[in-house]
Amino acid sequence: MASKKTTKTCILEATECLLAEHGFESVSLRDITTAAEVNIAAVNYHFGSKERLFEEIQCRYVNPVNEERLRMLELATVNGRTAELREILEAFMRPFFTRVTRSKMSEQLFFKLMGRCIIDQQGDLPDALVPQFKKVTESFTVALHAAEPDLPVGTMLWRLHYTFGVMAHTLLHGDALMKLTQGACGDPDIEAQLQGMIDFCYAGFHAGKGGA
Amino acid sequence: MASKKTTKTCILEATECLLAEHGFESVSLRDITTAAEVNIAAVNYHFGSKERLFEEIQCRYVNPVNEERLRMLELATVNGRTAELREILEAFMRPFFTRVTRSKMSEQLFFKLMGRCIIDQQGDLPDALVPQFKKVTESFTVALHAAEPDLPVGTMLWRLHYTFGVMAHTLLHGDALMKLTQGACGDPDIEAQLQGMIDFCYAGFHAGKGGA
DNA sequence: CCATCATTAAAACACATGATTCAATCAATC
DNA sequence: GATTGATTGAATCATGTGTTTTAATGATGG
Repeated sequence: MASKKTTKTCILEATECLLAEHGFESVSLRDITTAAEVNIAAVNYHFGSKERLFEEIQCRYVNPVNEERLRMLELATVNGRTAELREILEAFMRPFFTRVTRSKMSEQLFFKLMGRCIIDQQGDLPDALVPQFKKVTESFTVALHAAEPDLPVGTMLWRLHYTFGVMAHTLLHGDALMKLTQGACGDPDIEAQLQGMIDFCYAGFHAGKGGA
Repeated sequence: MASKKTTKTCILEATECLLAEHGFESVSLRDITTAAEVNIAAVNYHFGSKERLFEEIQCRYVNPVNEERLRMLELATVNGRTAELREILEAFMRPFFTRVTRSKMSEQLFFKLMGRCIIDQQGDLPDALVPQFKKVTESFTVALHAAEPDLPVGTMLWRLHYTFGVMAHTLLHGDALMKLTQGACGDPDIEAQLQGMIDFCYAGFHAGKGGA
C-alpha cells in the first residue's frame, strides 16, 4: 500500500519545494498544481484554500522544531539546574538544522523552507503557532537570564535577536555564500555549520566580558 | 520653485514606503499609484516599467551605501595601514544606518527598505549594482584577512556572512523585537544599536581566541 | 449489480495584475 | 498668440490570480 502517493501529499511536497525556492509571496496555485501534476481544484478540495495549505506547511515544520527546542532546553535545565549559555544556544538553533527527517527535500531546500517560515511573514504567523512561539521566546529569555545574570536584559534580548539573524540568514542564504565565494568558504556539513554559528554567537553574547 | 512635488518624486517616495512596509513581491502598480495619488500610466511613462522603477529605487539607496562603505574602509587603510577588525566592521555596517539623508522616511522605514534591498532579491540584483557589490565583497574580505591573518579564510567568510545576517535582520525586523518584548529591549538610538551589533560581531569574529 | 460516497477533471467565475492606447491638457518657444 | 513637445487622464488590453461549479470518474459497501 506504499506504492502510489496520494494527491494530498503530492501537493504538499511540490508546495514545499516551491516555497523554499521562491518564498511565500511568489508561488501561485498554478505553479503548485503544475509542479504536483494535479488538477487546479485539488488544492481547494483538500486544503480549503491556498492560504490554509501554506499554514499547514508552516505548522508541519515549525511546530516540531519548536517542540524540540523546548525539549532540549528542558533537558539542559533538568532538576532546576542552570543551563549554560552554550547549551541554550544549541537548543535554540540545532532543531532547525536537524529536523530534515520528514520530507525528501534536499538539505539546502529544507533549510531554505525553514528560513522562509521564520522570516517571510514575520508578524502574522498562523494562530496555531502563536502560543508555542511565545512559550519558546519566554523560556529561552528566562534561561538566558539565569545563565548570564550580569547581562542587562535589554542587551540580552538584542543579542538573542542577533543570534536569530545569524541563524535565519544562514538557513536562507547559506547557499548564496557558497556560490558567491565559489567554494572558498568550504562546504561545512550540518554539524560544522552549527558549531560555527554557536561559536560566533556564544562569543558575541560574552562581548565586553574579558579578552578584547 | 520648491513648492510642488513632481509626479516622478511622488511615485518614488510612495513606492519607497510601500516597499519598506510590504517588500518587493507584494506591492502592485495600483498600490503605488493610489498612494502617490497619480495616474496608473504615470509609472510606465516616467520609469518604463514597474521593474525599472524598483531597480531605480534599489540603486538610489544601495549605491551610495556601498560607496560609503568603500570610502570608510579606504580611510581605515590609508597609507597601507592595516585596518583593525573593529574599524572594518564599522565600515561594513554603519553606512546602512546613517544614510537616512535622502528621503523623508522615518528611520524605521528607511532601515526596512535597506533591509529589503539587501535581502528580498538576493541572487538577481540589478546589473547596475553588481560590479560595486563585487568590489565591496572583495575589499572587505581582503581587509579582514589582513586584520586577522590567523583566521582560516573559510571561517572568516562564514563569520562575515553571520555579520551580514545580524545587520540585515536588525534592519528588517528590529521593530518586531520592540513590539514583541513590549519595550523590554529598550529603544536604542542608531549609535547604540550600531555599537551593540559591532560588539557582538567583533566578539564573534574573535571566537576561540581567548577567554572562553 | 447497484447505490453511495469521495475524488478528480474541465470549464467558468469574478477580480487583480502590468502595460498600452489615444485624446486631453499643460508649459514653453518661436 | 499659435505651435510644438512633454505630461496627464480615462479607458482598454491581454494575461494571471484564487475560487467555484458541475459533471465525470473512481472505489466501497450493501
